[in-house]
Formats: sequence, structure tokens, C-alpha cells
Amino acid sequence: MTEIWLTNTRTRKKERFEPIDPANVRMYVCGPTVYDRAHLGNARPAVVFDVLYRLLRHVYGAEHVTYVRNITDVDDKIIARAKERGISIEELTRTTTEWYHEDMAALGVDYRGDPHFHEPHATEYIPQMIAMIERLIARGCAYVAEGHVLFSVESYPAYGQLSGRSVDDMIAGARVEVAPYKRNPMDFVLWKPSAPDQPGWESPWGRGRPGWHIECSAMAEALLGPEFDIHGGGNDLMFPHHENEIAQSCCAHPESHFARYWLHNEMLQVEGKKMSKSLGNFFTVRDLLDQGVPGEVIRFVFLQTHYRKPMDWTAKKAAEAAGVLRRWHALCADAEAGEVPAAVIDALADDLNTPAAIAALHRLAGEGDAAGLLAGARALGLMTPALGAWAAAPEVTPEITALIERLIEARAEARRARDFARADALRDGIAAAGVKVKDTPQGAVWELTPDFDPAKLEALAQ
RNA sequence: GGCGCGUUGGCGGAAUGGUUACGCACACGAUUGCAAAUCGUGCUCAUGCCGGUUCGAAUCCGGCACGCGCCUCCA
Repeated sequence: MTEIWLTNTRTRKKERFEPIDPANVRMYVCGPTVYDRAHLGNARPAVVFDVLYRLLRHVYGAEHVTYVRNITDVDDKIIARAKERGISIEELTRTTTEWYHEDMAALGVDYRGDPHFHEPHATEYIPQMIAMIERLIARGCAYVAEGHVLFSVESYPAYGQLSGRSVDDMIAGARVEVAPYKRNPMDFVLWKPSAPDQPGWESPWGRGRPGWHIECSAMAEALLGPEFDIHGGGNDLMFPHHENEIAQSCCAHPESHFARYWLHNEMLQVEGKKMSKSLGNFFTVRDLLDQGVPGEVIRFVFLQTHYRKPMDWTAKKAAEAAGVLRRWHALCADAEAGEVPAAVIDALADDLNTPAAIAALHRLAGEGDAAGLLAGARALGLMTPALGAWAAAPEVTPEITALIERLIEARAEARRARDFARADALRDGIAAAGVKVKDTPQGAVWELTPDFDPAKLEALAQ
């Protein structure tokens, strides 16, 4: 069996992955807070962990991997946004979740019909969260103060281990004031009271709503058990979110270790700078798709950078990626996917080295191994029927075909007659109409490009 | 101020002690009436700076510079 090695943030080392139960490999990834369209940065973890999911399924079998990615549908940003737009919270979270599904599917992250993928909504797990909070209180790890329930970081000596901080350091670096009801400034909220116009649920501490972190602990436990294999997310979540998840889960289940392997992807930049609204370089996945950048191109650009390095989105990269993919699609036009080449799997198994996997695909393409290229690309979620359609030649009618061949023949005749002015005019005209003609020793062959324009062709025939 | 991450050829981007990554771009050659496409060759022995360990370092250790992220119940 292929050995998978992963960089574990918990130990800061690349470690051999050994699942608790090879018959049920379990991973949890922090999903979106659904208050707006996913921006490009939100898409990176979705794609990265989709590749990991594909790899695990390849190695352990599709029936033996469980993937949980949550939807955060209770959150103060959601409350604010719904009010701003004058719509209900339910409508906001429902439509935003649908957008997320559509946009991610365009990038090849699509789990519709996959019984091993679970997408729990926070609002559906309130009782489990309340139960976990009660358990934490009972164990002396949490306390009630002014209608809030707070986690006591001092009750968990290992607090800060994941992110490499000590509670004292963090307090020293803390910038602002601290809620007076906290015993320790680093204590964080498990439950908070809701005003009458805010969403809330009845609880032993009154009507309120959960803090952000508890949902992941409660849902991971409900769906994967107190201890499971992999927990992933963006490295911006490492602190405080994941640190707090660990504290909650490990205190609720001292006999367990929660997630054994922690994986964090680095952040995304745009043209060398942080994507931000103030710099004017902020855009959503949908913005790019609407501009005509194919989802497959976005995915390819993402995978060209290793997940643990900052990724820079540039227009140049997108253009290069589109060119490469076009050539590969042309090479594989009539190919059936073969076995997934070992070089591709080996690269992925080495800490998801997607750039090395892509290099392996380049070699396969260079060798003309269409079956291997196609299979390898699909292992990365590229060149699937759903994603590759953009690169397909437009439909041609027999009339168009006849017209093109007539023009090509006319050019050939002109060349035979050494009427190069006419031959070149025809060649340039055909090219301008979006038909690519390649002269081979066996004669001219042609294909349509995405810019194909039948009107220009008609004009040329006059 | 604290913690963490990064810095490889023109560009992108692999490689955790020992031969050319790979891709893109560009240049030249083959081919062509000229091109396109294709093939070949070159740029390409490149590793932010300074020191250390080692027979040998992009790779390990220390320091520095630059860049980035996180550090409040705003997430």
C-alpha cells in the first residue's frame, strides 16, 4: 500500500500517516461561514483538502474514507448581513450555502451523491454543543459568568501547543481590553446570551447561541467520534480556532486525543499582495468564473503551488495554465483514462506535493501517454468531464466542416499555383475566424479554438 | 512586543546531505514559399545575506535582512 506522509502542524514534522482504522479513515475540515460569496482565498482549503480526500480514497478505497466539512450558519456576521440585506437569516444562509456549492463544484469540489461526505450545519447540532458545554462545566474546564459560558484556558495545561504559544506570552501580546467577567483574558466563549432579535436556543444558561469554536468540536465528535485521523483548515484558523477546538475536545474527552494529524494550508495572495478590499484586489470565485476564467484553470493554478506555501494568484499564471490544459485536452481528446501513474500518486503521497504531481503530468504529456496523463490529471481532480468542457471544441455542423475544408483546399490550390499572397490571406483569415490549421506531412489538419467565429469564415468564403 | 511561515534560474515552481527537476518565456537550429504546429539545442549547475557543522548543504545549526500570517466574543 502507498505510504502517505503528511506535515503535522501538531508536531511540525512530516510524518507517516497511519490511520486509526484503515477501514474508516476520517477527516474533518473547517468549512465556510455562510454570509457571502466565497472569495478566492476561501477556495484554497476546499481544493487542497479535496485532493487529500481523493488521495485517501485512492489508497484506502472510496468506501473507507469519511470526510466532514461543516457549514457555520450561526455567527454574528450572518446576523449583521441578514439585517443589512433585509432578509431572514435562513434565507441568507441557505442561498449562500447554495452559492458555495455551485462555486466549489466549478472548481471540481463536488460531493453531491457522495454518502461518505458529510456537511453538518451548526444550527443542527445545538443540543450536542450544549451537552459538550455541560460536560466541560462538570469537569471544571468551563464556568458561567454573566449569562456567558467561558472555557478556562488554565484548565488545559497544553493550551497553545498547536500554535506554539504560551498563555502568558499571549496575554503579554494582547492589545486590548478584556471582558471583566473573564477569569483569564484568554478564556473564550462557549455560549453567549442572545438579545430578543438575535437567533437563540434555550439552554441551561438561558436563551443564547454558541460561540464559534464549539461547533467543530461537537460536530466532529458526533460524526467522527472523539478521536479521528485528520483535521484541516487554513493556517489562519490555527489560532485561536483550532487551539480552542483542541482544548474543548480534549477536556471533554481526556482519554482521547481529538485529531491526530493537523494540516494547515498557507494563505493566498493576489499579484504579490494580500487580497483585501482596500487594495482593490479582492474578488470572489464567482467573479473569476464570470470573467471567463474556467474553474479548471483556477484549480490548476492552485495546485501548482504546494499547499504549505503562500500562493500567489496572477493573471499570467491563469493564462499559462489555460494553455497547458488546452494542449493536454487536445492530446487526450480520444483517450480513455488508464491506471493512475505511480509518479503522480507518489508525489501526492509525499505531503500532497501537487506541483511535483503536475511535473509528472508534464512528463507523461511529453511522452504522449494520453491514458496516463488523463488518469493522473483526474487523480488531481483535473480533466474530469465536468471541469474540462470549456476546452472542448465548439460543436460543428457538417456545413461548417465542409466550409472549412473548402477554404483549406482553396489555400492548398493557391499554394500549388504559387499564389502566396492569396494563400497567406486565406491562412490568416482562417486563423482569424478561430480555426487552427496545422500543416503536417500528411496534409493539413484543423481544429476549432474557443474564439471560433463562423461569421468570419462565411465572409472569407465570399 | 509575542508566536509561526516563507525567501531557489527572466518568471512560476519542485527537490529536507551527494548526478540535468519540471513548466512558461526568450533565443538559435531543423522543418516551411513565409508562417503556424512539431522536434532539437541554449539561457539553466539558480539556491536572500553572514557565519558554523560536514569529505560534501538549497537541504542541518546560529545570526541578519526582507516579505507574509495570526495574536478581542469584530471570525
